Amino acid sequence: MARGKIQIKKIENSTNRQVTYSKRRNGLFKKASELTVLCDAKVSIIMVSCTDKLHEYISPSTTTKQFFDQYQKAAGIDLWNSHYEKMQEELRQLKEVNKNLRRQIRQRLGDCLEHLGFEKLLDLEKESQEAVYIIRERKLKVIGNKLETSKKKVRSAQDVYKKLMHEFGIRGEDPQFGMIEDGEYDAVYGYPPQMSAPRILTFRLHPNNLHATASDLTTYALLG
Amino acid sequence: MARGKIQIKKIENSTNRQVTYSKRRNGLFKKASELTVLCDAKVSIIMVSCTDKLHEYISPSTTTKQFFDQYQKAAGIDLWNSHYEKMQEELRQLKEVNKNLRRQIRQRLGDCLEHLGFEKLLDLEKESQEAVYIIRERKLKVIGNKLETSKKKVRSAQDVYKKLMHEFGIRGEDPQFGMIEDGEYDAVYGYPPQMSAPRILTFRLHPNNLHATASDLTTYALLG
DNA sequence: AACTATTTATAAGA
DNA sequence: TTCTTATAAATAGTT
Repeated sequence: MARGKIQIKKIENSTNRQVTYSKRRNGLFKKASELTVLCDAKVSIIMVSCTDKLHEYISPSTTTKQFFDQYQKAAGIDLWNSHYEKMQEELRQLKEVNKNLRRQIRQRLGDCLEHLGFEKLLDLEKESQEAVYIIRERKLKVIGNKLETSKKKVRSAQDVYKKLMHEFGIRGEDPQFGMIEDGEYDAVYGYPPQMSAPRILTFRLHPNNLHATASDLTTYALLG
Repeated sequence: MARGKIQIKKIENSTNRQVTYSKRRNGLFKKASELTVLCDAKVSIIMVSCTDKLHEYISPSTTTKQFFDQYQKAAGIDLWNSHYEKMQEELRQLKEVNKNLRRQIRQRLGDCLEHLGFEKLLDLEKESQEAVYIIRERKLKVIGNKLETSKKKVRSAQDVYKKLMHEFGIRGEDPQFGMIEDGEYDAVYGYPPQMSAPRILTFRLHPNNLHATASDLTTYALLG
């Protein structure tokens, strides 16, 4: 290019090579910056010398990271993939498992039963019914516990009352409240007062039978 | 540079800009390749035009990915980190969702009810019971469909049989099998023969009541 | 790092 | 797009 043409082949003289590297690198970067301005383009240059020194040019208004991302997008290659294939696989599997779990829940709620095999349908019914029994027992146990607690509180209050009466020398045969009877404790577990114990039983059983009967009528129509 | 000096500023004429971009891009790539050979260096150039077209030069004997890795190492920045963290977070959240779904399923199966609030317990019971009704109805519908199909098959077989009898000039008053009766079709949906239609009803209702009664007895013990 | 002869790149036109 | 060419810019070899 100057003072004599050169062959495009590796410069053997190390000093010379180093100098040329430096000069031409500047030339390249200058050209890149001109291109950036003239053509409103974005340029990224990364160079590694034979002595493993790294130099880079990057158009103003952008970053190397952006370039990497853009490059990947354009090239349609995911360069992160090799790094994260395992994680991606794990992610995929978790999503799949999640989907299945959600479907299972929907089925347990009575949705999406159309594509369930007959045997599985029978299993699901049995399982669900058993679950209902367990849940119901748990509920009743909780109610029982609440009642027990309340009963104790009332007894304790009665004791206090009696002691007070005694202290004041009053001998009322019956304190204002009498013995504990079931009907008085409905409010404890959230039912209106008129719904006393015997009705709880009705409440629990009635819909069961009603519904079952309805189902069976439907069935009979189908069977007939 | 030629036929007149130009100002280094954006070329307003779009065609002109495009031409210049193309020419200078080639120039840049040529310089890069010369540098690669002369100085035994590695060069990566990525360019994005203002029309979002991407071009790249990469020294032979290397890849863009290697460049990215080398760049990261030299720059001491982990560009993948942000991606990595994002994935980790996603993974964490998915696992959490997974856990919740599994717990929900266990609760619907009657497990892990201990830490469920009373209101939620009531909701769960209601939901589950409704699900059982829906599942049961679905089951009965499926059975109904199966029966219907079988019935059609039998009728079709009967027709064929009758026609055959007729062809052979035989006039058996009653074909070997008589009219369709429910009892004959139990096998179709997998019950043993002795379990005929009326018993299905029993089967469906009985455990319900038995169990409900058992629950109520338990309850009474608790309430008492 | 500076110089400069010469090569190379390229803007404008075809 | 490609070719042409006058001219600007880059740079190899030298100091």
